[in-house]
Amino acid sequence: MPLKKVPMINEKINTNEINLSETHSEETHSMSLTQENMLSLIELFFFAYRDFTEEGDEILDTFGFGRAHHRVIHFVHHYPGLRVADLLGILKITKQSLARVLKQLIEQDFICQKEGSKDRRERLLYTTDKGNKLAKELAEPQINRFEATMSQFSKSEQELFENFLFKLIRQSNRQDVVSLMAQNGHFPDGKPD
Amino acid sequence: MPLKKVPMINEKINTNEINLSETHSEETHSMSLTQENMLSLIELFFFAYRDFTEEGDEILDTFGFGRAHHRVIHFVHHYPGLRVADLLGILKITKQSLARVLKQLIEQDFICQKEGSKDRRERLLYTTDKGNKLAKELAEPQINRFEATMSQFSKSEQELFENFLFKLIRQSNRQDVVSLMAQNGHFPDGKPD
DNA sequence: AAAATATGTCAACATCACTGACATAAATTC
DNA sequence: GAATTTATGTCAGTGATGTTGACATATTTT
Repeated sequence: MPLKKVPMINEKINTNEINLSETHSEETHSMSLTQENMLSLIELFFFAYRDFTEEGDEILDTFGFGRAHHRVIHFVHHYPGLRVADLLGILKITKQSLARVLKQLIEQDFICQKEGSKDRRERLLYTTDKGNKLAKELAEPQINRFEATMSQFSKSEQELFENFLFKLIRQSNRQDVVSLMAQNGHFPDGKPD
Repeated sequence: MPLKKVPMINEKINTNEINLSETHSEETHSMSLTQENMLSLIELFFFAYRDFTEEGDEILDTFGFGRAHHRVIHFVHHYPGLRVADLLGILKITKQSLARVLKQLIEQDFICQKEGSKDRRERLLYTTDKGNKLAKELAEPQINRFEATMSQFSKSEQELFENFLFKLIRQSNRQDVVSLMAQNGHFPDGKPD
């Protein structure tokens, strides 16, 4: 995804007097301070995610891939042997959406499939050497961003952030995330509650 | 975005023996523990954002709108008088991408434009009553999710989270975010560094 | 033998991004 | 006052990623 053409917000915002007319709402913005704070948090979350995805998209462009390919290759690389159904549950997209990108990644030898040994209907997914290389290249800027941020905080604060992100996940989805991440010896420090 | 068709990750992942063949990479996953931790954080961030957008998408469906409409209506509602150029800088999308959704929102009377008083080229954007209503409806689930999470932590921890998200934003973009949010009397507690 | 499961596939469609070019009006600069 | 820049809107065309619903196959489970 090639972005970054547009000049950023300039400081001029709202330095114009706002003389409200009858054309638009005169609603008093009198929500509780808490709600106002939450709106700011929501925006910070949006901005953080916006920038989080930005750098990887540039790399993907050079392969003719998009963000969907990134997500697939990330999870297959980090959880080798993932099944198609697992990926669908992780990404929460439809089979058809996944099939398209997965097909490309397999055809171009970034990912390979292996028949399940217990259940031969399953197609276990692995990254190839080529796929590993791309996965690492894509992960790098994101790792750097998180490392740069985390290094500014103490170990206990870092654990707090992990817990914070974990608790932002829908309660009904948390157990699945724990089960997944446990495969790499991980679980949010707070564990599910 | 109407999702939720697909069964979630089941616990079965990797309970199959993984007998690697020569078809896929035998790479040793021997990255530093730190990098491993970062990968988990990256995933938690993905899952949190995935769930963060989920509920709003359902509401938008009933209007025939998508996530882009949500973002536009959110920012116009929270920062009345925003200019088109400001929105472009916030969303980091192209003029054409924004034009399409903005046109729909204006035609359907969710957003109205007002000529700038100082600079008459500017089109200042405001939500209408109808737009305010939708903005609030869309914000509700996100506010609830953040409130539910934040309420589990102390005030100082909450401020830490705000700071954490702020520092995840690209350094070069932070000042713009501060300038924007200052309009509502906000700024990340740590302020820019 | 019948039912459920895992995967893959088809056709058709909607949303939201992109590019590059061009038009208008207003403000700014020379 | 003329030329340039700026803010916005708009055109035509394209691509990526999501959706639905139906159906086929192989395999496992009942």
